[in-house]
Amino acid sequence: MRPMSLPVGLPALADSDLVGQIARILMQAIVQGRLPPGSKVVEAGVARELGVSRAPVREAARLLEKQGLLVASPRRGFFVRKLEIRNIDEIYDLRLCIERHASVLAAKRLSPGSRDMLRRQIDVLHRTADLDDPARQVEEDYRFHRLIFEIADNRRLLRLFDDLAAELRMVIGLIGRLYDDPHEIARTHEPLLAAIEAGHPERITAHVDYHIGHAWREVGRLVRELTPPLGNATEPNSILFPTNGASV
Amino acid sequence: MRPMSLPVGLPALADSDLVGQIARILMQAIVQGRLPPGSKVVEAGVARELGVSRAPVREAARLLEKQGLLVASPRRGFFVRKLEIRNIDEIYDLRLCIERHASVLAAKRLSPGSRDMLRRQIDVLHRTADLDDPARQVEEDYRFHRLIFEIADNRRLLRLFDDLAAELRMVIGLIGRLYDDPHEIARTHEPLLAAIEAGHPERITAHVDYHIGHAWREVGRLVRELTPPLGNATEPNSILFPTNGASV
DNA sequence: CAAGATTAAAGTGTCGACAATCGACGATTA
DNA sequence: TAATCGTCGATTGTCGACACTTTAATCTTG
Repeated sequence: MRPMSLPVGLPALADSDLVGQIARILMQAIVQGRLPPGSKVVEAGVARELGVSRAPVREAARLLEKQGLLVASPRRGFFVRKLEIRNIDEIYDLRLCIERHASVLAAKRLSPGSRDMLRRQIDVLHRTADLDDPARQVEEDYRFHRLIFEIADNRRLLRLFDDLAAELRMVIGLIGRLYDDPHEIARTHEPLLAAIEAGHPERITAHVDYHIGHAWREVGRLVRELTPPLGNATEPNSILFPTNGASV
Repeated sequence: MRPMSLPVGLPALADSDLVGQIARILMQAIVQGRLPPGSKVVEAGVARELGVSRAPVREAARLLEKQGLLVASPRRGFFVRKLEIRNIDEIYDLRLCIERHASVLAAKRLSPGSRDMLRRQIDVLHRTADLDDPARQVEEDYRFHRLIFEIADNRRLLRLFDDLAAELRMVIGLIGRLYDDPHEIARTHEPLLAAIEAGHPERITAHVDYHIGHAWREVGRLVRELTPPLGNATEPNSILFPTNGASV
């Protein structure tokens, strides 16, 4: 493609895998809330903004549809998936299921190196707690749990976690801050890691149940609170690139 | 104002979902072995054969890529995923994880109606065993397990199972017949259903572990047998069948 | 005769175009 | 006034085209 219409400083779309890059850009726009749930993704608009044609945009949208971030309505287009409480419950139910499994697997395959990585990530969580940056906190929290899935060493499991996490980050991003005390996040990870180090499946699943279940209830509560105002307002202007003005 | 609802009772599903149809056709071709693992999916060839252009074919291929049936090699095209033993293990590992969960959920939500459906499906399995039709047997086996996921009532869990099942059916289809005694298949489902009816989580998971684990070991053994012993000629990854440039 | 260089064919990645369709808006009518 | 209908712009679904890359086939050349 000819990247002529792209202003400088924006993500370069030069090299191959254009579809993947567009999918990533769209995903970020959704996760960061610039494309709020229920809003329409206009193919031509995205294409124009990125300086590409509609074909790769459509393919990227198909991927995000399969991933669950978008829903396709025939002859009407793609829409950002709405966050009904039913979706939240289904996602967390599945998350809980696979995270239990991944944690037990990770315990089996835990090496000194991977153990240190988990420990260091908890330290990062503690340090991030001082920054008063909820988005960053969520990001580092995600990293810790992703590490567990990496250690579990099942690529399919990891991909599934990434898919779920994308939706969860969208939810959490919209909620704002998840916990009142950011240090609480960091602390709750420690007994989980301890259980993994100990390697007792029952203790591990119990801690995962507590840890994820807590987040589940918290997110569910907050989503229920936010449900009425979460309307269907579509913003026409500049949605793909961060401009400070986050809608909703 | 409330938008007028579409006429009810009529076939609500749009029949003009070209991408979905192509995806289904491709999936069947893969699952039925007409597109063996490793073979190339030529966009223009598929498009010509179906009388459409390449655009919807590409979108369908993207979906199947995300699903795991195809892998995309940049500038080289889409290929049917090769069935390395590692993939088999990962798929069955995940399958085991979610089927345990789904079975426990199904037990919680079991109604007399759904219980009867499971019972009837076991009857179907027994009757199918007399037909000496391995493909049909696999199909009805799939139906039973899918019922469990339907009863579990988590749409995301069900979609995930369908995705995994597509790949598993490809594997099993290539192997030919899975068990020596088809009636064995039907019989092994009965204690599983009994455990679900009893509703004891531990018994359920134990039976699922046995049931799925058995299939896992069996498929693993057969795939290992079918894997060419001299696999170092082409790729570091072993494939189930030598590449066979087929165009649907 | 084998190995490398050269050329031709096939196929992908992307684009712009066009008809079909949807949704909003205003005109028409009861 | 409120509901219905028709028109029109906006958007989707699909197509054919073209440049570039990969693959194969053919031709040297030691």
